[in-house]
Amino acid sequence: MYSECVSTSERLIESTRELLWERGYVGTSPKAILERADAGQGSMYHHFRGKPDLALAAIRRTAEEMRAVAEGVLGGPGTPYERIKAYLLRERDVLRGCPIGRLTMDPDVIASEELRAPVDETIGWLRGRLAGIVEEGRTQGEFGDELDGEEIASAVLATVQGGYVLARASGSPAAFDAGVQGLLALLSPGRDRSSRTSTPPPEEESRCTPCSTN
Amino acid sequence: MYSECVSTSERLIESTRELLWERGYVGTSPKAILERADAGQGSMYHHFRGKPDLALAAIRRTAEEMRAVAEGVLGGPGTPYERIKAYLLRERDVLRGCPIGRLTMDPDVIASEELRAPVDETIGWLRGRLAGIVEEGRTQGEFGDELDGEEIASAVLATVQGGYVLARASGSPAAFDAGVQGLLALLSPGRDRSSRTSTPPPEEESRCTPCSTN
DNA sequence: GTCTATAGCACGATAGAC
DNA sequence: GTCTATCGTGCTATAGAC
Repeated sequence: MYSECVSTSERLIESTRELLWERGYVGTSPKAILERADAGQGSMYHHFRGKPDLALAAIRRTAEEMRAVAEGVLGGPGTPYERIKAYLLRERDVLRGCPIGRLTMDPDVIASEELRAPVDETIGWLRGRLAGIVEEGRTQGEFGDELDGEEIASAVLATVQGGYVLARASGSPAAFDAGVQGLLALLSPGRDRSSRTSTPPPEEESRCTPCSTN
Repeated sequence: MYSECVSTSERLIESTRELLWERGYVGTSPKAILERADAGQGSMYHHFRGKPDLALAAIRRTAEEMRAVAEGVLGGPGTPYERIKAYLLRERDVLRGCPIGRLTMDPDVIASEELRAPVDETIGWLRGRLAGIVEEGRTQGEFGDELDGEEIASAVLATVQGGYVLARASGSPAAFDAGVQGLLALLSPGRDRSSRTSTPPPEEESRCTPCSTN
């Protein structure tokens, strides 16, 4: 309940963000938003044109935030493999799923060009960012030359997005962690034959446990 | 519209299956089901206790069907790697997503033990089936000994489930295909150093294009 | 076994007072 | 800028005729 010292439109956006994450677009009603924001009908229709308009504002903010968080990890220190590993192992509320990715399963979001756009842009940006890092690793010899940046990037992102599905199906984040570990094992520089020409595999990769235990 | 020569309860279940796939549980109303099945309110409440009961019947049938289709590919001929590859490349209506996986994003499905159960069982079965195949490949030396069956299985399943997310976000199945190709490249027996002790890498892996072009 | 009628409530939006 | 009142529609479910 964002009934504190922030503006009403701010409370409306934040409440919508929460509900879109928890229940998706079709599962979120204006009434529920208003209750959570502790506001009346009039406030919502004063600040926004309706449910789609408010949802758009909420999705845009979530997208921006997610991009910033991802960049914080992907733009951090370390070799390409280490940065991808850091992205995969970053702390996550696994059972809540991805606030952006989940919207792709929402029929009304997919049906609307406007609502889908920020989702598409965010995921597209992430794919490109990861692809660049993979290419970087390839030039440096950390990844094999037979690997394609866009393809590996897609596999990495898909493992995360699909990991949420496995976790939510079983009601436990363990399946998410397993998938991430599997992908990391496959990506591990020490495993790749063709990269050995340029860089010898580092000392035996210490097995890392994911942070998501919630 | 299942208004042909099948029974009313059959039409109700089939209509519900379609709508759950297209719009999810919260996005599907009894009214929409009845219209598609060309049936009246009374028929539905005669054959089923209500929306959750009808949805359960629909989900169970979809789960059964999906298991059969998967087993058809995973239980087919070929080495473990080839069977996993066949599973990943099997024809899919990518933009429609997974009729079982999508339900994990539905708040009312996750909130209900009954509705989540068939989803959990199906995904759990697939994970186990894939894990067994990976272990098989490990014993045969097709996969490296450092790989874990459960982990690779989870990564494979997650890539598929997450691939749907990427595809639907961009409105094109290309991202799904890219992720699958990336994972196949990583899994490729020819790439694994540690497996070379037992089996030499086969002749250069012919690059395969996915069947999903819809 | 299927139909229509009706219930009570929530949906998304508008109007107009304050 | 926020409120309450009201709209017309659709939701999930029940009742009872045929």
